[in-house]
Amino acid sequence: MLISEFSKRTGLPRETVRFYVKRGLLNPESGRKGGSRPYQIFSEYDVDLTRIIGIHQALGSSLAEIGDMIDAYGKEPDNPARTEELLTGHIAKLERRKQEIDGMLAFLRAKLAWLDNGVGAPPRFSDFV
Amino acid sequence: MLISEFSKRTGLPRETVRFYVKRGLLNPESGRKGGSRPYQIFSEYDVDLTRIIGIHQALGSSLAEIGDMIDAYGKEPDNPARTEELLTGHIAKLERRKQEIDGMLAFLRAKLAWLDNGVGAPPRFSDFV
DNA sequence: TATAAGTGTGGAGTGCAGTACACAGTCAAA
DNA sequence: TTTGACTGTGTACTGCACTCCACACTTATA
Repeated sequence: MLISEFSKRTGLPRETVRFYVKRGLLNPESGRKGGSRPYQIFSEYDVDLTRIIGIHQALGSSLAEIGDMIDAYGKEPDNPARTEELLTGHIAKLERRKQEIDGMLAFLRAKLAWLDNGVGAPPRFSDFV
Repeated sequence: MLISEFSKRTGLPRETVRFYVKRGLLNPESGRKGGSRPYQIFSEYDVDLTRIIGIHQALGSSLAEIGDMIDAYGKEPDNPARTEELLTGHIAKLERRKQEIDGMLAFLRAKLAWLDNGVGAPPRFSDFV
């Protein structure tokens, strides 16, 4: 698909799509249309990638980190051992994030309970990590 | 404690601490030292706050959002109903984040398994959300 | 075939989150 | 009481992730 449709599909402004292409996060093919400046053709895989990018961004990763990840995990890994290493490290990082979220959730729920029955001292965050 | 000790305790550079104070994320007391420009006194609560700030940043929240959260959840809520609303909304958001992480983890583990036994097509992200 | 819509490149500008620096007042140890 | 470490204010600068033009070329529609 061309950039307009891709933009609609992903919800990303065209400018942002171009920005991602320039940064190497997306690698659309060169189509036959467009003459000396061929139009970019985006695939379903690219749509998946933007979801992955968005999620990792929401989890606090930079585009540079996400770019490394895409390179390493992409279709045909040239160095499988290195890719496995990155994958396991990345999995561990997400597990830590999950634990942080669980701690925060316990804290917020305690706060909510405290607001509801209003007895005792307010919960302290340091008790929930 | 004074800013230097606080900086050491939290691992944040002094400049960043001042930046957070300016943004209203931290509200140290004015001590008796410092004359016309009183030294700031940081508490254990402030130490907790920096952990909370850090975690939410790593989860993709902006300082503005975190500031709103701190204001709303802080010690004595002036509007408990509104605070409860924010709390439940915030809890829901964290639950969503957790689900995203779970989807991503399933995807990455499938990729790892695929790398290990190398049969069939590589997993597609869209099958894990 | 004119003309609007779509696409490409390049460069400048914006907002956020720090980070660095200059300068002056304050404190504490020697 | 002097000296060095520490503190405060203010301003400027940086890096990241966009976002917004201006301009030129290509395609599709009327």
